[in-house]
Amino acid sequence: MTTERRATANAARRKETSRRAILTSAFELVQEVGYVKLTIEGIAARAGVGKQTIYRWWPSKGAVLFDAFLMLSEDGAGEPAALPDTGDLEADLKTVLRATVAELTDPRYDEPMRALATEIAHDPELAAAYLERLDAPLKELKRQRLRSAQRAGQLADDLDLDVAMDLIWGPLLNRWLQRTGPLTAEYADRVVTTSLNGLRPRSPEGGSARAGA
Amino acid sequence: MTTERRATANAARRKETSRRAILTSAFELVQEVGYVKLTIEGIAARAGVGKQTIYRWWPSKGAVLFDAFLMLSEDGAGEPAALPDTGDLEADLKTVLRATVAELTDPRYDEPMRALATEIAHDPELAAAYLERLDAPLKELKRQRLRSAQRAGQLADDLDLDVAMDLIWGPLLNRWLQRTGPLTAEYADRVVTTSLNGLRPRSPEGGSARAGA
Amino acid sequence: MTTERRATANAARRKETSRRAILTSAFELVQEVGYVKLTIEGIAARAGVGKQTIYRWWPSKGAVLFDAFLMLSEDGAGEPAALPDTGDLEADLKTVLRATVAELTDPRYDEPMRALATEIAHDPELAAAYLERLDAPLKELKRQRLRSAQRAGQLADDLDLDVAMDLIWGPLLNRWLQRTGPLTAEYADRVVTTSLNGLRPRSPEGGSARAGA
Amino acid sequence: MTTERRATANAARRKETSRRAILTSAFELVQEVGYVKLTIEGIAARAGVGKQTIYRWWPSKGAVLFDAFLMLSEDGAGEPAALPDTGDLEADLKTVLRATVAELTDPRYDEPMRALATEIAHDPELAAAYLERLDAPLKELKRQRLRSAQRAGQLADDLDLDVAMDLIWGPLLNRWLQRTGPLTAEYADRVVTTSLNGLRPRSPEGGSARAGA
DNA sequence: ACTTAACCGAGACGGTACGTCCTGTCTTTTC
DNA sequence: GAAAAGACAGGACGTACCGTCTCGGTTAAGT
Repeated sequence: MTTERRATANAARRKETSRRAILTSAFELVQEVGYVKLTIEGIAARAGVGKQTIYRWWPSKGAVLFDAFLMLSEDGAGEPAALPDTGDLEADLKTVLRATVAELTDPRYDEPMRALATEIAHDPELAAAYLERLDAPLKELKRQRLRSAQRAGQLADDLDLDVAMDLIWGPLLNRWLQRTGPLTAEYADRVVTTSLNGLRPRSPEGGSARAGA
Repeated sequence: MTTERRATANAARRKETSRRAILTSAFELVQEVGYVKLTIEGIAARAGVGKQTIYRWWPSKGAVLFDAFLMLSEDGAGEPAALPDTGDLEADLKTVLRATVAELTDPRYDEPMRALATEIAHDPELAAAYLERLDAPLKELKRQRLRSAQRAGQLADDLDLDVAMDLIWGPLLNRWLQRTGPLTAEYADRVVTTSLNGLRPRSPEGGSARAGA
Repeated sequence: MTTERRATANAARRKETSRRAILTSAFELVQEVGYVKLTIEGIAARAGVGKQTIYRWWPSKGAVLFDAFLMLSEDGAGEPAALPDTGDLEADLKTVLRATVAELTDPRYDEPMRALATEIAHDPELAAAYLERLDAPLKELKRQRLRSAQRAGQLADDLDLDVAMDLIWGPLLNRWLQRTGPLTAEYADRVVTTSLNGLRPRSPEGGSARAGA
Repeated sequence: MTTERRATANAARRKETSRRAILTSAFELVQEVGYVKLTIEGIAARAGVGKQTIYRWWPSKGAVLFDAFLMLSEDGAGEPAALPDTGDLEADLKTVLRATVAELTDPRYDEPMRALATEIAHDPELAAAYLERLDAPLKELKRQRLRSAQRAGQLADDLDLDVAMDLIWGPLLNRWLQRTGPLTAEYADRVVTTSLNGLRPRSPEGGSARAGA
């Protein structure tokens, strides 16, 4: 896996059971004690593993945690192949964003995700790995849904889809991470509506006239 | 100051020189060594202060850092009383966001701000202090500018200004913190335009006519 | 104390209870687990002390052990002010050497003393401290007894007392440390007699004629 | 070889080149880094050998070192078949002891021999092996020389030769190991003279008349 | 002016975790 | 089937900081 290859280590001889025990322990521990109090020693102890086995394969606790997420996302196999596409973009986006809110709010994932997010904020290398291995696939799904909407005339033809995604998901993530306000389904809905319509007034006959086509 | 009042401490007898030395040292050190390697001992040593003097007045290194920002924002006196208001909302927002991009990109502030942001992400109490003391005043300025635009008919009448602010600034902060892409003036411009116009197509004769720019 | 002064440490603030707990624990542990398995961590744990408190004041576990002996020899206060002097040198030496044999054989002291002896063998600095603080006082007592005998005409006038002491105690220590043979009271007696008379034949009328004078 | 036989190992298939490489590396390393920092891993690495090959054949690093000495003493072939015997015991002993002093003082052998000596002090099993395989042959040579002197009337008839040997060599070894004083040829001479004549005064006409030299 | 109480610098202390090194065992692959 | 290679669980190393705790020495109040 991307982040774990170290110079001297011979991956062929690697013990898979230890690897999984480490990642599982790391994920559980970060839930229980928080990221700051997550220690390599603690992970090793819970995993029944020598510390060296962790240091041999990962450069930092952030990297361990990242791989823990990676394992989860691979094990939680299947991964929805696509975002819902009922033809009603606004409704679909609301569905997806409400799900995101639910996940970010879930106490099982809140701490671990904050941990990953803040670690990424401080470690550009980890950030790159995150973008490539975890974020890119998700972004691709989102892009597909937006492209579909664009073809259906529900989005502006000249719209930059990357900016569009930032506009839709950025406010959510920001509010979650910085706690700048309550993170609710209602907020998600509002972000969807507002970003779709824009901040400016729309002409009376309404820009969303075509919605639901 | 909000975060520093402790039960037993008598603020009247407090030594102002030590206070400033601590905050300055903290801010400098976080630039030099990063937040993770920022230590109370290091701050105390550089400030020429006993550790106890720090522990007496602040509950955590995050709180010290927060006060360091507070001091900076108070010393960087004046604080623009308002955001620019030329009557052209789009241009004004671009100006402001470009400035934000410049600040976030400035190597002197990048690390310290990341430190503060991630500390906030893990410490709700600190987050509350941040919202009240640093974020709220800024938000008020933004709200005023938007309200002015709203009155001028440049923003939808029923627009929720808080959501609007999230829509404008969220993508920027998110991209900065998560490094999901390059943070440039051009990006700032695009975010402004897109959020104002919304993602949907605008009817040709529609609204403020500039759509598609 | 000679060995414990470190560059940065401020001895005035030193905690005496911790110091004694460390030395006591070290001495007990070396009896129980042997010198090789004696660890700084173990000493710290048993003494209820942080490891740093040991590293702050002693450069090595050998130095700790040395101070443990020093403490013992100072606490076991009084220290015989002189070796027995009945006028009969041979008898007195036998008494003393038998006592030495008993001490070296005592399971409470055997391991700790071996530990000290072998540590001295590898650490010239510690050896110097040993010579000055533990060995010298003992040697002075021995020298006094021998000088008394010399004045009484029981020892050769031109005898080098240092060599004499080596001749008497060297074989004993060597046999103990190297286990080159059983270490018994009988052996002690033989060493005394033989060293006093020398290896060569004595003239028939016997050199020990004057003994008991 | 005595110490290396293990239960499961089949000595017949053993690779002689590895064995010699291990012993040579061990001897060299102990010179370079000292006994305390001598490690099995280090020996294996320098010998270009797997750790298991060492663990298969030796029970401890002390045993390896012991065999290294054994190899040396066998390779340093020939082994003087006897100690010098010019008829003048005193002169011969001085010759031998001066040689011993030179060897113990030789920086190439000092550390390794200290290592062996101190290891023996802590490991009775190793001590036994040492006595049988390295010490006994040497002692036999010494005994022969002394017996010859005894027959010539230069030593007391009733002298216990083992005690005699302890008396002659003990002081030397002790001074070397414990660094209780400078180890010189002059000291060796003095030990010989004093032990031969004994500590007591000799009657003027007495014995071999040389007393007082 | 004289206590007196808190602040302050300094830094020792009991702890925890770090990241490294080595132990002795095990497994895989090569000869 | 011994040997080179090296991963592994375990544990000690010596260091860095944590947060608490004295210890003098200022430094302002309150008498």
